[in-house]
Amino acid sequence: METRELRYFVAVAEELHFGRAARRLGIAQPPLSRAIRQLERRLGATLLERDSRSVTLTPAGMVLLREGRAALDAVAAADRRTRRAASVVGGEPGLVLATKAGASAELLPKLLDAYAAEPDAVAVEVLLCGIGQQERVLRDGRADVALLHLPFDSTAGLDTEELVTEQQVAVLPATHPLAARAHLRTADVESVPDLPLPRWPLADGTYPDGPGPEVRDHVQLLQLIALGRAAAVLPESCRPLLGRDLAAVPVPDAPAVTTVIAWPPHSRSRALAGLVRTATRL
Amino acid sequence: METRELRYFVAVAEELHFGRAARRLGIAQPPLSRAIRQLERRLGATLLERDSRSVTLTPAGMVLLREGRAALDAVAAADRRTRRAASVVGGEPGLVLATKAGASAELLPKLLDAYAAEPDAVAVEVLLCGIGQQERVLRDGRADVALLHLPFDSTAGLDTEELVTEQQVAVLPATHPLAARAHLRTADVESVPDLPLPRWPLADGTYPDGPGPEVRDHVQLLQLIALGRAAAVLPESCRPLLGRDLAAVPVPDAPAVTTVIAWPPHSRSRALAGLVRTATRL
DNA sequence: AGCGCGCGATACCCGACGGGTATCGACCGG
DNA sequence: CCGGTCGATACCCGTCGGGTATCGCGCGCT
Repeated sequence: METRELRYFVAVAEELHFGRAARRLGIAQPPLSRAIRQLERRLGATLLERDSRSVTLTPAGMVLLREGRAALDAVAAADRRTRRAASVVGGEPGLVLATKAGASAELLPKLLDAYAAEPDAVAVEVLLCGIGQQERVLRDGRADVALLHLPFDSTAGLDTEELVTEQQVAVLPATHPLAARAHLRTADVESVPDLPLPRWPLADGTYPDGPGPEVRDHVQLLQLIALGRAAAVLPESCRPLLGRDLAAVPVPDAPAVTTVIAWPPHSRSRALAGLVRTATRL
Repeated sequence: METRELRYFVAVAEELHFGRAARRLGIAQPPLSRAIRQLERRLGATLLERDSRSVTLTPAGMVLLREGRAALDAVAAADRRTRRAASVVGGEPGLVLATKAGASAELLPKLLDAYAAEPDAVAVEVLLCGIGQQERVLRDGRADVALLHLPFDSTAGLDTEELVTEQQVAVLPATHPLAARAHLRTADVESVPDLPLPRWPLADGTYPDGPGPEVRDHVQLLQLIALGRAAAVLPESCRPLLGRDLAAVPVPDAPAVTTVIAWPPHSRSRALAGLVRTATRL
């Protein structure tokens, strides 16, 4: 199975429309139809049910969509990591660390400073990515290592080390009645009708239904709270980021948040090992 | 990057010889040379240093060898899992469970029986594979789930649930002097010159140097011990497998062995979830 | 030193296959 | 009944993957 065939199939499976998929791929529709048919013949499996009015995935097609995406990510990772390794003239290739914009505001600078002070440190580039995107950028080679936050992020398929665990606080406009309380329960924060909890994007980039505003990162979120349009429950370490117009109230019954450092399991480079060692010693 | 190019590169990188690699791939040598050159041009990276007498990997080449193998495994997994999904006419596609030959002799039948009794159970095929091969068969799609034994097997890149932890015992010929002892220390077993510890294959299939005999699975091993040619330290659950000619002596200071059930992180099928749930309830 | 040989690179040819355009056939909606 | 949409089919062309023949280079043997 060639990656071209996989790319074609994934495009059709996502669009469920040969014409649109062909346009997305930059080719004409007939060769695409032929390529999919040929893939089906070679696999001995019907992947798509064509109803001349609609295209649907068979069970085998669903399997290939899931597995094919993972395989294409792995190929993309091989490509990117090889290019990066080659673009370095001498010494170690440097690392790309992925983290959510606005998260780990305390930990990240400490980690970068401590690592830079190590004798065999290499350059570390920081890649800020949207919520839930870190696993993806690790898998497709855009990053080598990431800071994740349990229990929100999935660490499936990654090697990890736990770094810190912290309680969560409710972040509210300073003027809100609840902001004066010593502590809150999750239920309190969820049931404030004038301050809905925001909606984070899911793994596929879409938003769940609900009343709250859609946010992409923590900076957006804090702005919305300051405007009195939302509330949120965040790890304690966000306190330094809050302006005077925002209040933080402990929420003891919210799940504790653990920050972990994670990396793809098969990429055990010298530089990565050093960064992980530094992180666990903080 | 096409999988054909990756296959070609991995072959050359493993053989470090264009002629042999070409023979292995079933093509002539000139097209192989050309394909590698083209891959290097497209990546903008030198992957191999040709010295007209020897071929060596550059740092970028080592990266591509590692990442390329992972990518090829992912593609192979997509192929195999799709074929299997398609070869089933109706209902769930069934599961393939990988385990070491001769290991988990107690747990495995209990697990299979308990799972078969579940209301929504599907067929489970057992794939016996050599030591250290389970991670590989999971990654390249030959199996869906595996029983691994910590701390020997690596669970890197897999989702796992712990099942049981057990102490280890020394397995000796019943007539051996040490067999009469109530317990032994690791050092005792290691220092018996007439009963060397066997050598297990490493991840790449080769054996480490040393005095002991080479073994591929537990059945071979038990035969060698019965012949008085080796000793071994194994988990307690091997006791039922031992004939009367073999003795088991506890070794309290040997590391405890934990059996875990493991699966590739992105393959969360209904059937797999049921099997894992059954396993954790045992 | 000279020769042979092993090995990768180059040159050249052929057939297969990927991609394009034109068109068909089925199906749905007005 | 007709027009429009969408996937399949037919057919053509250019590229590219693979084969054979051969070269160039450097090591090692005598």
